[in-house]
Amino acid sequence: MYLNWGVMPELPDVEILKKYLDRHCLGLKISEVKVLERRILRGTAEGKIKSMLEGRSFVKSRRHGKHLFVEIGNGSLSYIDLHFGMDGGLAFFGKEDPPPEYTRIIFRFGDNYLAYTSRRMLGGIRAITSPEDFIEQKQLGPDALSPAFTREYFLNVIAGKKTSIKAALMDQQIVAGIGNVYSDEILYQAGILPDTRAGLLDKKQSQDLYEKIEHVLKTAVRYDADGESFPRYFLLRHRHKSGNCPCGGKVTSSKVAGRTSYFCPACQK
DNA sequence: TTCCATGTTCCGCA
DNA sequence: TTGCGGAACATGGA
Repeated sequence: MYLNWGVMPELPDVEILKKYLDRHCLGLKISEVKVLERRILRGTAEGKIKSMLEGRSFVKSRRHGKHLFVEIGNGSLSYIDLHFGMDGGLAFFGKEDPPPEYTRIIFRFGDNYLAYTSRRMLGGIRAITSPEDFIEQKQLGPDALSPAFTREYFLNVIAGKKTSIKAALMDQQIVAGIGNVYSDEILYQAGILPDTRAGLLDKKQSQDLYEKIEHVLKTAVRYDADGESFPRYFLLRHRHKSGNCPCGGKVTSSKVAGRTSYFCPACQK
């Protein structure tokens, strides 16, 4: 029994949700799918999800950016795509426990069940036939922690970009998995202000930024995406109004790329 | 009461 | 045509 919702579903968080789903649910026979909120199905018919899943099991899962694809063992290959929006999560329970608040879908495995929760319902679940086709159709860029996200690719794609580097990092078509919180963290670790024009970064800055993407995301995964336990040198520990940077300066916020961004004017140039 | 929130998508403008 | 910024989406907490 473990409750996991209200997280920040960017790459590290979804990676933790993947491990959670793998640990608790793989191989269990799905006895029933209960749809409490139909809008969360994003165009997939309720009957289709039920017939696709009931009597089958989750065979394995694969994460790409903020998406979690779960393969269904039913002879022919089929998958469900889980997206967690801004506040989605998963919670696995024994049968005597009531589902948590904002549960939208329940996957029942005999006595136990997995709840998909989402308060604002900005995420969704849908049936897909192939993760590759889905990624292509959505034009998602390479996953930020996959081998496909090479330094050459990154330097190439941000060169000449007129948009802010923050917007570029959050652009899922450039690189999949980074959102508002982790883009702030990565830029802080790289010492770059979020509203810097992407194309104006010099080679050294761009290379350093590339390294920090991997460092920040991997570190976050290592700490189970639990911000409270992150190292002190992470901005995330001080990412709020009246927060103080480890350098002693004030953490500042402003709107960049339409989102509230936190940074340290002393450490980031 | 008003504002704001960690994501994505669509619309209008340059 | 393409790329960009901003609004909209849905809901609830501060």
